[in-house]
Amino acid sequence: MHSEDWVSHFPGLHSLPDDILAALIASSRVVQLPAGTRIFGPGHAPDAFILMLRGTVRVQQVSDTGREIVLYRVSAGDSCALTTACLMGYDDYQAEALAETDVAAVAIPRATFDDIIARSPDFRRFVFTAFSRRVTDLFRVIEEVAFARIDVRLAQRLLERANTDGHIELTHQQLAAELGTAREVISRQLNEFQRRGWITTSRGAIDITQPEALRQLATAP
Amino acid sequence: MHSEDWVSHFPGLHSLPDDILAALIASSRVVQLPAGTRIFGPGHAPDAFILMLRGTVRVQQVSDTGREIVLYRVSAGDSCALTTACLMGYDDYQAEALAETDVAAVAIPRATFDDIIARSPDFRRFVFTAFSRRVTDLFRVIEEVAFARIDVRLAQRLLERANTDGHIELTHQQLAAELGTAREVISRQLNEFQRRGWITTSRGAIDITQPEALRQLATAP
DNA sequence: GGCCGTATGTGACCAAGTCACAGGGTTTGC
DNA sequence: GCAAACCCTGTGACTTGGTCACATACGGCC
Repeated sequence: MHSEDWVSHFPGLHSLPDDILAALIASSRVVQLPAGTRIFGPGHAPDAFILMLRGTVRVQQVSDTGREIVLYRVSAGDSCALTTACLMGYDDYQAEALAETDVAAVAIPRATFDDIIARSPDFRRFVFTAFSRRVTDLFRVIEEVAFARIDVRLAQRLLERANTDGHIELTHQQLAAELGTAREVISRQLNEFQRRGWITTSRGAIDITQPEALRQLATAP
Repeated sequence: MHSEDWVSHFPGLHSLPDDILAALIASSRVVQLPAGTRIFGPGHAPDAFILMLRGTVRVQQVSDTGREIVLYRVSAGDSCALTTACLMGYDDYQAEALAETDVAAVAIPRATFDDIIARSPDFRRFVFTAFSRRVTDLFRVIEEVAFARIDVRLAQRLLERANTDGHIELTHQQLAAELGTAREVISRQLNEFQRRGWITTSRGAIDITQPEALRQLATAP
């Protein structure tokens, strides 16, 4: 891929004037990271604005008791809005980001980012729209953790993370970390789903056999 | 108060060049709102960037079952960062904001805001720092809701919302809405605190008699 | 005083998280 | 090929937190 090709991944950037686009391309670079890389964490503020080209990054929080919860995912075409916040606010993260797959991303240095924010209304809109989406995500997480039943949340998550065949390669522990709960809770819920014939389970994987039943639970009042 | 006096409330704005300050002051206006005003809510995106001069605004989320949780408060000297996000991202809020007291605030129209963001690095820094703080707050809320015990959270909140005499004028229902839990849970915890001699309760109010004990619980591992 | 709306108390029950531990697969190293 | 180590899953007993259904109790206000 030529270095300037990545712009085509971000519709929000097409309308930028040529000179700004040129500045963006000239000073940014494409980085490749292997799956499992810790991209940032508490005390490790990033120094660049990130645009994802390929792969997914998981942003999660870890409690002192070792329990985890996934806050959101950043995938191709997204920017990491929290990076943006902390980049600009010069604040440290409370969360950590991990590459779930091999990742390719554009890194725009802080100075360039600030410069382009100043020069382009469209770039501002692009950044703040992404930001706004993330904040909405965080609100949804709070609402679900505070108010939603665990069976409903698990059903949602299973549907979300299944491939088109209804296959999910996650352990109970990993699902617990998605939802911020304990492994035993997931095991019991999955047993219940299986007892009802909605899924089948095997070591490290789950297959959805009745997606409709799960969907109905997931959208229950 | 003269219209330009409010700038002194925001140290982050002092360093702005005179022409930018003048633009800010010229196009913004000071608004007064009585306690109880609903400032924004789902479907009611605000149309201005808000700087708080006096009073407090509570930003909360309401579940469909009627339970509530406080996300954060905006008080004098703060900006409403979420307003900022949604203002710039042109997105709707999922939460609502209520004036807890009589409120005075500066409203900066969207166009002016965008203009000044473009012109002033210091203003950008001011806005994004505020934003960053809010995001950190949201992370803390998620962590607490997902992982912290309710007695610890209640102790924290009691200390937070007590005046210097250790007096708190909140009903059990209101405390439940602060923490996103049920009224009965708060009642039982308060009874337990009272049984231990840490607080005394009366209708609609609580007095802390042993702040140290509460503090110890609030900072427990 | 009697009424009414709101605040609080309580017991029974259900949902979810914790703890301790038991097996069963898989992988690793020999 | 085998054993040890590790990870994944199952399970029972228990604690904590949330729900439901009421019962009181308090504070204004006629």
